[in-house]
This record gives sequence, structure tokens and C-alpha cells, in this order.
Amino acid sequence: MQNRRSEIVEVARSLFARSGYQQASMSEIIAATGLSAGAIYNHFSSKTELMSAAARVNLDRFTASSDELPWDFVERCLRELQTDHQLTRFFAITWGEAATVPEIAAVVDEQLGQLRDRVIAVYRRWAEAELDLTGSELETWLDMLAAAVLSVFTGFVMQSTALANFDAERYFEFARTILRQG
Amino acid sequence: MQNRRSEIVEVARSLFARSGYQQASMSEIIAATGLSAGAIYNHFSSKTELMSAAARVNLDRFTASSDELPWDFVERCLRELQTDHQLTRFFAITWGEAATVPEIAAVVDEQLGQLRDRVIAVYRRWAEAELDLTGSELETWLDMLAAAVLSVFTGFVMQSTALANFDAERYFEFARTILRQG
DNA sequence: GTCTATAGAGCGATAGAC
DNA sequence: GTCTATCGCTCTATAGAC
Repeated sequence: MQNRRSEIVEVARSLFARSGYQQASMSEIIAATGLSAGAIYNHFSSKTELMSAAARVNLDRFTASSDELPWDFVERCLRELQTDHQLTRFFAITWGEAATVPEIAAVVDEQLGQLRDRVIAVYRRWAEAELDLTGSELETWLDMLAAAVLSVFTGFVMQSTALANFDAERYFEFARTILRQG
Repeated sequence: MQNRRSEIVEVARSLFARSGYQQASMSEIIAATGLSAGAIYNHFSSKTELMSAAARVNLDRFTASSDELPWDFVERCLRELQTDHQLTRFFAITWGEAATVPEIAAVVDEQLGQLRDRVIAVYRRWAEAELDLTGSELETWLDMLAAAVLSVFTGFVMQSTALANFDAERYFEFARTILRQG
């Protein structure tokens, strides 16, 4: 049953987000679902499989609406992160885990790729209407901008998670400055 | 003995960098040092203490020389990371762990703070010679620039660790562009 | 300061009944 | 599909001799 699977994943994700992937034990997760070991292992063959399912977060909130200006889109993403500190923490935990668990690395690569594609789409739409670039100039420009936006995004996650005196508003200011220049 | 302590820390760090903090076991570390459990626990009272000692990396390679231009300094830091992929990985692992282990969070905060201080110092030196800003304008400008540089730095670590198709040269290009503008 | 040996707890995963 | 019970292993940390 597909629904039971998502129930388990959601419970597991919230424990991974609180304690970390390794520190959250299967027993805790099992207890938190209200099910039993046998039930969980009927849906997931190992803890690693459950981990990578939990890492695959729904990114719909980070999709551009069709009439958004590129920098408004990026700022909206950042503010989304700011209001959901648990999600930000979970990204940081997941990206760190990706360095040692290949199954999670694959998910992170896929998800940052999705984010990148969306960034490129919204900037392309804008650039085609407003800028006068040749085809290859445009592609180079988009590549660089995607690196910039991903950097702003990952930078926000890392700094807001790791720095005691992080100032989000100053960070937005910096992001706005670099993303408007084109 | 202080020297024995550093020996142990170095061995532990290389195992943490390879497998992650939780996945590297005390037994592995003990075996790799060639010592015994008793010897290690004579120098460190717990695995967590050893972890936070290992997290405190020597950052001298990321210090500005007194005649460097700010963007040259930043680019040199990035190229330093590029040539030492094990260190980059280790940063990613450590920052992720910081989200769940307070003792590591304290070290990361301290180290990113150090990096920030150095960035500010080198930009301040340059700005005082080349720009004409009032005192408070200068401080605001430096704050924003520090956020930018930290973002470029953490972004490089995350993206080069997590993205399969990461293009370092394009990243440098983006970094150069935003850090020259002032 | 370092050794050997082991305590004591918790882990991920499985077997087999229902 | 879910349960109970438990296997077999590994983990961090300590005790006590030297």
C-alpha cells in the first residue's frame, strides 16, 4: 500500500531532521509510527532505503509562478526557507550525509538539479524578453546565473544553520544585489 | 602528552573524512592509531570530544597575505579547496554534523567566524585605500561582502561535493564577477 | 600512559505466527 | 500486511594490571 509508505516516510523524515540520519534509530522510527518492525521492513528493505526516500523532499514550494521576476522568485525561495527552519536544518543534514552515503548523494544531486532547472527556466523566460543575447551568450549567462542562485540558496542553508549571529535580512540584501545585476 | 593528542586527532580526522563522524567507529580509530582503547580514552573523555577536536581544522592556508587584492584572496581560497578535495568533503561532513551535534556546531561557528574576520580584514584594507565611504557605510558594505564571500565559499563546498556535473571554472567565473563589483 | 579484557546497552534486521 | 520475539553483532566506555 502506497499510502502507508508515505506515512512511514513522513515520520522517519521528522526524526531524521531532529536527530540526524545515523542517530535516529529504527526502533525510534518504528515506535513513532505506532507500527512494528515487521510492518516497516515490509515496505523498506533497509534503513538506507528509508533514508533516501525521506531525503527526497517535495520541492513544489520552490517552483516559479509564470509571471514572477527572477529575483522575486529567488527571494521568495529564501523567505520560504526562513519561515521553515526545520526544513532548512533538514537540507543541511541531508547534504552532509550525501558526502558519505551514495544513495543520499544521488537524491541530493537530483534535487539540486531540479532546483537548477527551475532557476534556469525563469531566468531564460525573462532574458529572452528583456535582453538581447545570442544563443550561446545566453547559455553561458544562464549557466553562471544558475551557479549564483544555487550558491545563494546553499549559502543561506549553511549559514543560517551554522552561524550563531546570522542576519537573514542582510543576507537577502546581498542576494538581491547580486541577482539583479545580470 | 600534547603530541600524542595531535597524532590521535589527525588519524581520527582522516577516518571521519572518509566515512563520516558516526560511521567511523572508535575501534577503527583505535586500530588506525596503533594504540589501544585505554590509551585513546586517556586523552579524550568521549568520542564527541575527539570529534570536536578533529573538526577544528587549521585554517592558515585561508589567511590573506598583506598585499593581496580581495578577489585574488577569495579565488586563492577556492583554488585551495579545489586542489584538496578531501578537505572540501570534510567541511561538508562537518557542517552537516553541526546541525545535530552542538559541540561541532560550536567549532563550525568559530571557524566560519575566523574566515569571516579574515575576509573583512582584507576588504577593509582595500576599501580604506580605494573607496571613499563614511564609517557606517563602510561597515554595512563590509557586512554584506562578508555574507557574499561566505556564500561563495560554502556554495563551492556544497556544490562541488554534491553535484555530479559541477563545473569549477564556471563557478570561479561567477565568483569573480560578484566579488569585483563592490 | 598504555595495555587486555569485557561490561552493558543498543543496533539493524529476520523468522514465523496470524 | 502486521504482529511478537529475538538473533547476532557492534558499539562506546570502563576496570584493573603493568
